Amino acid sequence: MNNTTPTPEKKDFIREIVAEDNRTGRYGGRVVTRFPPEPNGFLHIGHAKSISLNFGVAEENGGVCHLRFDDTNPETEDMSYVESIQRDIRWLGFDWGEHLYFASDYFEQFYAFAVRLIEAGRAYVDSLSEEEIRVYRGTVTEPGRNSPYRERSVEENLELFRRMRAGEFPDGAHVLRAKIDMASPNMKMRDPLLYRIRHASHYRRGDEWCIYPMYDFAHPLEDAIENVTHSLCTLEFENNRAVYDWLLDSLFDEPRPHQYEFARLALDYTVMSKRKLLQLVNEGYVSGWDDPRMFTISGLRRRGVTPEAIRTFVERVGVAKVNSRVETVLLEHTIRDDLNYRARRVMAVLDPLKVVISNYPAGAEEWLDADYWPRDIPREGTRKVPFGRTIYIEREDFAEEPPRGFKRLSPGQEVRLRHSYVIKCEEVIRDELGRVLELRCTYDPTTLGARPRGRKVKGAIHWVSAEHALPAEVRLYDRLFARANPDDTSEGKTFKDYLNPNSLITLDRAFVEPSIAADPTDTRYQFERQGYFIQDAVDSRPEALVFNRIIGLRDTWTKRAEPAPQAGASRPVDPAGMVVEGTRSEARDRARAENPPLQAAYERYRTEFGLEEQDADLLSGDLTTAAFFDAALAAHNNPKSLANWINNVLQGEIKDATIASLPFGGAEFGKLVALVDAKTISHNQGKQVLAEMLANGGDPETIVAAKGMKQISDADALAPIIDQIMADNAGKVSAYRNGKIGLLGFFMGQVMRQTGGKANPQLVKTLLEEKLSA
RNA sequence: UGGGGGAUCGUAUAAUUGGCAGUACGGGUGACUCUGGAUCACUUAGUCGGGGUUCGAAUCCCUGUCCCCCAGCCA
Repeated sequence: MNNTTPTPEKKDFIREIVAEDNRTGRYGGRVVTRFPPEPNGFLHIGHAKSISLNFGVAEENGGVCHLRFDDTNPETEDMSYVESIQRDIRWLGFDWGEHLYFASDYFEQFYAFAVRLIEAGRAYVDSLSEEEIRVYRGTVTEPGRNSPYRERSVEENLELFRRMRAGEFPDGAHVLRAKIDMASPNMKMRDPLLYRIRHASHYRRGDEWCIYPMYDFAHPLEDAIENVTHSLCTLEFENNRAVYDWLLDSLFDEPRPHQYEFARLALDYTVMSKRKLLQLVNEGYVSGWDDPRMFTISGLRRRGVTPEAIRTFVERVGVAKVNSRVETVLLEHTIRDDLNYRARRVMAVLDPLKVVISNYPAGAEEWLDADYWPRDIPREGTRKVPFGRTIYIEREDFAEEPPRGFKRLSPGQEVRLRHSYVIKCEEVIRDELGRVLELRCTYDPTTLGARPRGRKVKGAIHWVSAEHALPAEVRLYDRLFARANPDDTSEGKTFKDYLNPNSLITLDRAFVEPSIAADPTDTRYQFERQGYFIQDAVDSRPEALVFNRIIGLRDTWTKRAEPAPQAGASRPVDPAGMVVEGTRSEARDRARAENPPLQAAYERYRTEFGLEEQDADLLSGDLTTAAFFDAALAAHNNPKSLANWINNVLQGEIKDATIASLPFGGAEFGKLVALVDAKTISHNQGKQVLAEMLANGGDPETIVAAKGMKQISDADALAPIIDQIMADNAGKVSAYRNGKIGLLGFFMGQVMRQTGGKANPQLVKTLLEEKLSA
C-alpha cells in the first residue's frame, strides 16, 4: 500500500460539464454559479443539496457563487424569509462574500430589456383575459392559436407597455409576451408571459412598480446580468431551457450563461414542497418551521443535527438526472457518524426504575471518575459521577423473565453499572397491581474498575444517582409520516392522511446526571446506550431541562428480538405490453408506402441480398440512406456487411447528423468496409478510420496508407506483447486462473491498447486463452 | 395523445467513454466490547424486456415497456 495514486476524482455530470468548459476555455476559466431562492419560505434539506452543489462547484473551480433572491412576485415574499435564508446558508457553512443580489434591484434593467425585445419585434402586449390566454394556448396535443393582439405595431406595443408601467391599467388588463411560436410542441414556447400587472406592494420596492417580471423572463436575465456561467436548476425546468436560450440568444452574445438541470432531493417519510411544509405549519401539525421533526434547515438545527452532517449527507447522495427518493437511514447514518466523534457520553435514564443497593451504607456517596469518551474515540476528558445507595436504571434494562440472549439485569443475575460496580438483583418489589416498583440489589465492592473474580458479567447498563440526578423532559422524535412517499396520493388521500401520530413522544420523568449543568446549553451528548441528545434551544431552562433526541443509537438488539419486515419492496411487474405504433418505424413504413422506389428497394434488399427484415427496413426508410447504401454496394459488393456497418456503426457515430450531411459518399464508405472485410485492417481500426473520415472527409485507402494501418494477424508478433502484459499483471493472471475469467476482457483491452487497435482480435483471443490457461 | 427528460444490487451512485459491473447505506453472519454504540472481517444483491453489431456491450444500433415534467398572469 505504498502508492497513493491520485485517483481521478469522480465527477457528477454537472462537474464534468464545468470541467469540460474549463478545458475548452469557453468562459476563459471563469466559473460563476448562483443559488436563487425565492424569499417565500424556509430552506429545507433539498435546498441544502442545491446550495452544496452551487457553492461546491464554484469553490472547486476557484469561482464564486452568488446568493440571489429571486423576488419577482410581490404577493408571497417577505423580508423575514430573506433573513432566515441567509442565516441558514451561513449556518450550513457557505459564504457568498459580497455577492448578495436581489432580482428586485434589476427591475429597471428588466424593463429596458423588455423594451429592446419589443423594438426587435420579439415581444408584444397582449390584451386577452387570463381565461382567453389559457384557451388560446391550446393543449399538449393541440397547437395554440395566435392572439388577435399578436401583430400590434412596435409603436403601439411600446406605448401600451409604457402605460402598463405607469399604472394606467388594472391588474390583468394586459400582459407582455414573447413572440415565439404558439404552435410549438413545447408548451413553454407558446409565447410565454414576460410581465404581468400587479398593483401590489413589494417588500423591497414598495409601490414603485405595478408590473412584475415573470420567472422565464427574469431568471435568464438575472444570470446574464451577473455573468453567471453555469445556471444549475432542477429537472422540472428542462422545458424552460428553450425559453432561457431563446431570450439570451436574442439579447446577449456567447459566452452567456447556460442552464443545466439536476434531480431535486426527495427523502423518504417526509414532504419537501414549500407549499406542503407551510400547510403543516399553518394548520398546526407541527409547532413551526423549526419543529425538530421538519426537514427544514431550522428544524434540523433545532433538532441538534450539525451542518457538517447535512453536508456530508447531500454529498453522499450525489447529483444525477434520475428522480430518486433517498432512504432516511442514509441521513441517520451520516448524523450518527458525525455525532459519534463530537458528542461526549453521559448517562441519563429516560424511563426510571428505582434500585436500592442494600449493602451500600445509607447516606454514603462516592464521586466516580468517568470518561467522556469511549476508548475508540481519540479524545480526552472525564467528569465525576455520583454514586449512592439509591439509583435509577432504565426500566427496560430489567426483565423478570429474560428472553434468550438478554444481557441486562434480571432476578439473581449480575450486571455492570457503567463506570461503577457490578450489582446483583436480589429482590423485586411490586405494587398491588403487580407492577415492578423497585429492585433490591447488592453490589460487589471489589468490582470498581476491575473485573469480578471467577465469573463473567455480560452486560453493562447506564444509571443515575437518585439523589443527585437532574429531572428533565425528553422529546423523542420519529418520522413525521407513516408512509415512505406521502406525496403518493393514488388512493385518493392527501399527504396529511399519512401523518405519523407517534412522531413526537414526550417523556417527562427522565433524569440526567448532574455534570451537564456545567456545560454550555448547546452541548451535544450521547446518552449512553440511548442516542444523541441536545437541549432544546427554545424550551429548555436550567431549572426545567428539555432534551431533544437528535437520533437514536443503532439498535441491533431490539431488531433481533422482533425482526422487522424486510424493507425491500417487490419489483414492479410489467403488465402485458399494449401494441403502440413506434413513431420512427412508423415513419419508415409511411415513407415506403408513399414512395414506390423505396418499397422496391426494401424488396430488393430482402430477396436479392437476403438481408434481415430490420436491416432492410432501416436502409429503405428514406431516399438518402438507400442511395448511400447503393453507392457503397457499387464499391464493395457485400450487402450484409455493409448493412451492419451502416445501421450499427455509422448510425452510432454520426449522432445527430444525417447521412446527407456526411463529408464523404457511399462509395468511400464501401471502400472502408471492404478494407475491413479483406482483413487489411481490424474492426477497431475501421472505426478509427471512420472517425477520421467523419472529421475531415477523405478516402479510406489514403488514410490507411498514410497512417500505416495494418492489422496484425501474425501470432509471432503478438506473442511477445501478450507475454509482457501477463508479466506486468501477474496478480490478474493468477486471479484469472483462479476462476475470474471476466479478466479476459481486461487482457484483451490491454493488448488492443498496446497495439493501437491493430491486433486481430480473434487471434489475440485464441492466444490469450492458450497462454492464460497454460 | 404532442414535446422534453429518465431507467445499473432494497436505496443512492460509479464504471478509464466499447475492455475486471465498483463504492456507500441497508440487510445477514461472526469477532471484539464496562455503550446490544463504535470498530473489524466475511457475506447478500444489480445493468428495464426482446432482438442485433462486435473478439468483447451498462455503454453502439433497432424495438418495446415503465416512470417523471409541461396546458399559473407561481418559481
